[in-house]
Amino acid sequence: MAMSVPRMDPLESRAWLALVTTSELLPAALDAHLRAEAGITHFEFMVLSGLKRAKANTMRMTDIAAMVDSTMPRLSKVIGKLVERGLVEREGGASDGRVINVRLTSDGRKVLVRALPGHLAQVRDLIIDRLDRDQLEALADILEPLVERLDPQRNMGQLAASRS
Amino acid sequence: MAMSVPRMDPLESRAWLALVTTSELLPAALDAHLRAEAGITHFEFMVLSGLKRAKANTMRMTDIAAMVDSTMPRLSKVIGKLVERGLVEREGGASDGRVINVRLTSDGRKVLVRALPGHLAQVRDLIIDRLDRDQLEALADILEPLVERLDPQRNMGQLAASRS
DNA sequence: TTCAACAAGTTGCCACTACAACTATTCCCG
DNA sequence: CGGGAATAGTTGTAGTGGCAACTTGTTGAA
Repeated sequence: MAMSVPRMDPLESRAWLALVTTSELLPAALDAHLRAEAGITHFEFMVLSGLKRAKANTMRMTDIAAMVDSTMPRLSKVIGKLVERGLVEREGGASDGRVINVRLTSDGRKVLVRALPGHLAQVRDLIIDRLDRDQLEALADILEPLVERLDPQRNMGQLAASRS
Repeated sequence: MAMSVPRMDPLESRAWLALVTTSELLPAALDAHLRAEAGITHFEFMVLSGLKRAKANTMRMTDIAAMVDSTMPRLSKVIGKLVERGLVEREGGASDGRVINVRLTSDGRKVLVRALPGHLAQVRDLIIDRLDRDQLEALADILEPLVERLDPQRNMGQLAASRS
């Protein structure tokens, strides 16, 4: 069955190699930078950013997980640590007794605000400022359908609700 | 000093979001697929592929690490497990007594050959076949300079010695 | 020749993620 | 309105990566 899949030609190889390599290096670079500058991971940064944008700085676990494209167990543990550090709070008061609301604390906001300029600068330095407008558009046009295909179930695009 | 870095405009946001998301989802997808089909991670797959291409199916640790863009500790542990599973062998016989040569075994080759068609098919399905020639070229042209920037020290591009 | 600096790999320890099992709550259907 | 199915979230365990410390072997300069 696993019949012969055509080998990659040079152009295909180039594109594929570049994409895989980027996918391995970029997350590591973001983590290292944010960790050094603000003591948080990129994942935590995205969580805190999402909370900051949210109404009342509050979201339920499930929605956060969808936004950052995470599994529940992973998110649960990360939130646990953020609570320990006082960057977010858990609030049980909801009509549905199962849901837990998570709110950004003022300390959390401080950490986020402190992390933001450096992070933005890194993103510009690594990516954005190295591409012209046409390239930015091409990149978005190319990757967006791929993301849709890659995303297990829900397309996390919702977080495109980012005007921040 | 951490002066105001200009916020991202919509186009910049789109491109950035698509790139980060891809970078998070793609490695997970590759790992899941390879693990299910051949019992190896994408990282192990790349190591085995590299060895298969290498002269005498042998490489030294440092060169492997450079090829797959890994730290030595990480590679050392992974090779340890591959040795346990009989997919590679360590050979100490070198002029420089410090270097360890790693060779692909026939079992390792078998696993690799078994994994390859499915992996190729996934790569085509997820990425390559979803892009036309112009897009492939644009993607490569855009990402290659970014990789160069992202890569800590040595540009792993050497593994572009892939004709295989 | 000898000893300090350096290079190649490995190991230990800690943090993080995945997957599965579990608890608690709500829903829904007879 | 009673109870199984489904949903929200947490916990336990094992596997994986990072960083620093360590071991072994090489180099080079006095």
